[in-house]
Amino acid sequence: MMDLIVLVGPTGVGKTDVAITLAKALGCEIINADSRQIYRGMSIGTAAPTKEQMSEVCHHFVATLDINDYYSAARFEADVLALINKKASDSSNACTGGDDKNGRIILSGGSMLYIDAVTKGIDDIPTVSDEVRTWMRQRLEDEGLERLSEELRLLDPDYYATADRKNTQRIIHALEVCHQSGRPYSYFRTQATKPRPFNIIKLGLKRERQELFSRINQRVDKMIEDGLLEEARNLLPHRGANALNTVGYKEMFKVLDGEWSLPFAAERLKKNTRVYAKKQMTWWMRDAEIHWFHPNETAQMLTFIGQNLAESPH
RNA sequence: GGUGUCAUAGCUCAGUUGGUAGAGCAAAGGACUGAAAAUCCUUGUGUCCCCGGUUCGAUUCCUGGUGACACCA
Repeated sequence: MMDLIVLVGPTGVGKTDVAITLAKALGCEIINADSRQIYRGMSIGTAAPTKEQMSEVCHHFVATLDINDYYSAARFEADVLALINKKASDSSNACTGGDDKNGRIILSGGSMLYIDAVTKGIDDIPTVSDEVRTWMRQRLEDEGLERLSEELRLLDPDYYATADRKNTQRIIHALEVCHQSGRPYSYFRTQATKPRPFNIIKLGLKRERQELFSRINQRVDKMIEDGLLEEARNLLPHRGANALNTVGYKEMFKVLDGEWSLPFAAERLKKNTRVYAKKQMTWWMRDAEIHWFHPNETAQMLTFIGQNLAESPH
């Protein structure tokens, strides 16, 4: 059985470096679980692995999508499962062509839902067509959230009862699924954990908050030195893309619009990144399967991994 | 040295005609299933500079300190 070593942690904690260290020690590849690093042209603002880092260890799902490509957690689940399945039957290394004899692979990233989609599964919900999507967006504009929310109450009282009615995204999506499928949204929401044909070992990286925040602040300054504003300028024609509704780019667009000064935008970017890191920790702290380490403790991580492999020698 | 202004949350400041206080920023907590670095919800942070006085009651008024700033010497 394959082993999937999952590495999570808040933005800026040092996942990329640790993942590479572990991958080298274990002789395996890395699957990137970051919903923004997967797009091309966003490497500075998302702190994506560099060319040098990618040449050290083979990375999957980094800069593989065009900025306007549609993507989702469910697609990520399918893509990763397909990749793992292929690795299980064919052990050749996708980058070097060499042999990954040990059947292990690292999944490393900060996108909480993407990680959960791979490790726990995500419900099979019908894909909403472009027609329904644009129709609903138009209705939101014309009728307002309250009336659509009222419609959801009729079409899916169960979901309505527990739904966050101020969260436009949730309400709209539930309604879209109702109209798309002709069934209530809650019909598809089993929220059950799917069994996986591989062994999952979850590691979390953690730092003292002050330490993490000062790393984030420094990283933002570095991004700006490295040309984040230029990167954003190149992406400006695509600013409506969902991929660019992202911390780092939103702030730079304000600068390019002449609304914010660069130093002010840098402060906002730091703040928003800190908030994001907090949100990530909130999500993972309730996952009892994660074993936490300081990023310096790679030796302890390797010991822990060794003890939990599917075919561990004990 | 003299005169004046100021001293309130981590920061910038508002305010209390005397009944122990509130904005912004910063911060903290939470939710989360096809947009997830998204989206949404909740919450305060206090010797009101110090010692006295007046008062039923002082952060508020008064005396005196201390500190900062400005102006005059």
